[in-house]
Amino acid sequence: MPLEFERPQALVESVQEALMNLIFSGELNAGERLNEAAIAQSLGVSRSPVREAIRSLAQTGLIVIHPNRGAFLRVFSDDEISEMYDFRCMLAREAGARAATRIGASDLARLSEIIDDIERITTAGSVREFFPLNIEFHRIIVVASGNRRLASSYFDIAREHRLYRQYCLQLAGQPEQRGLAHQQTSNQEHRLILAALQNQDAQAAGELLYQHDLSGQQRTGELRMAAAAKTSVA
Amino acid sequence: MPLEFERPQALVESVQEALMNLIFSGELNAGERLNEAAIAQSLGVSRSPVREAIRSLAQTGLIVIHPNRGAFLRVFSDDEISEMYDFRCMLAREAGARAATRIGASDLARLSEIIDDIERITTAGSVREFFPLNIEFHRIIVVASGNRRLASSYFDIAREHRLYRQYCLQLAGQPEQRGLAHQQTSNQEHRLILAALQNQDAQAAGELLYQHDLSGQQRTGELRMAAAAKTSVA
DNA sequence: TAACTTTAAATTGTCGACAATCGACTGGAC
DNA sequence: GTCCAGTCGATTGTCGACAATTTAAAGTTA
Repeated sequence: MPLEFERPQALVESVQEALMNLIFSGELNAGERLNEAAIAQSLGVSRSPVREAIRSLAQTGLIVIHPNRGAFLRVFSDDEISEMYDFRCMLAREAGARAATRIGASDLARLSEIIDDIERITTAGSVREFFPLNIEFHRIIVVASGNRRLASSYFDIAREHRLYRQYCLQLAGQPEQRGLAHQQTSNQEHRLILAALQNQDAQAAGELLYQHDLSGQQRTGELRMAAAAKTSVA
Repeated sequence: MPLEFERPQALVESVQEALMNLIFSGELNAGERLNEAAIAQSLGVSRSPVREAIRSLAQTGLIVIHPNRGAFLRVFSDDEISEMYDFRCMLAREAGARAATRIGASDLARLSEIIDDIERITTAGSVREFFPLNIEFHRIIVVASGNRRLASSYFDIAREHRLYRQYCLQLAGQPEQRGLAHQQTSNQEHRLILAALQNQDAQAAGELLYQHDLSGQQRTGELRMAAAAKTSVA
């Protein structure tokens, strides 16, 4: 009877989620320390679940723990970023190649919808709504690869990249503008990827996704440069 | 066994290490629960650091936490194993391709040494010493890929595979006779891999490493079959 | 003023105790 | 004998308190 009914009611899970929101809401600056007591108090819990949540998040690479000093929001070196992107592109290629021969009709339809949505909001001049749609687009493909381990790794590194992008935006002073042209070209690539998937062309799908993530690296690189210029001036 | 002396590093780290030893020493059966109080007492610490260590290890995939029920040694489904090996082979190929153009002379010399060592112990009929040498061989190559993120992922999944192999050995009744013949063929593949690396042939090195890890999957698969046969009879 | 010591506050690390929950056991009822 | 409700022991989840450590500040000396 009690067939594997997991109750995700554990307090640690809630705290972990709250921490993720805190991290990605931009309330914390890059490299900033996470004060256990303050977090515990603001969430209305004791420090124990907070500590466990932090320990768990540290394993994902969003947080770095310095013994006896605290947990800090991770900062990224240029080398790390370069290697992370290399790794991410590689995962994207493999995921795309596997998805090409496995993806179902409903997923393909959903991808097409997303492309249209992005097209619509881009012509409408919106920028904020692009990211969740973009993430969903890639999520579908990576999951369709059929390899949960591969998918998990891709999500992990994408999350880290998200933190890095936020880190750059903070340095640069939150411009975030001038994105519409990039959204357009990105969506053009989406169309090519979709076509390759529809044709079950593993080689093409993999290569297109590789290049797609690679251009993401270049865009983030420009952002990083802008941030560096800003901070060196200031 | 209690922790002998206080280290400068955090207590959690020590507990984590102790747990790893406990897991890979074979003292725990597959799927067995990790009793917090018992572990804490045997290590001479309170439950807090034990809980944090468990939470951290759970993130690596060696342990699964069921809320309100405890932490259990992970058991693997056939699907998971298949996907994990697929992922591992893919990482091996990419690592090999990258290492081919970056690996240094000292690493190449060390690889050659290891191959000779394996040759020696194999002709001497030894089995136990094969694994650490084999691990070291692959570690060198993966690190030489120059991508720490890729290396980290490879080590993670190799660790999980190690746990799985132990799991199969337990089911099969600890034969561990994996055969000198396998060691020999494996080392032959090592020689081919080394040659490709020396020639800086990225394509060949990647493909050879892919096939090398793939044959590892087949060997583990046989072990799994033997274990299944044994348990169904019993 | 600058560098070094000393002191104090803030924060993390660890612990034991209590509450909440689960699994096994008991004891009927049919 | 099987099923179900209730109980009990064992284990996990959470908390507040204390110890250990680090960081910041104050104080001292040249």
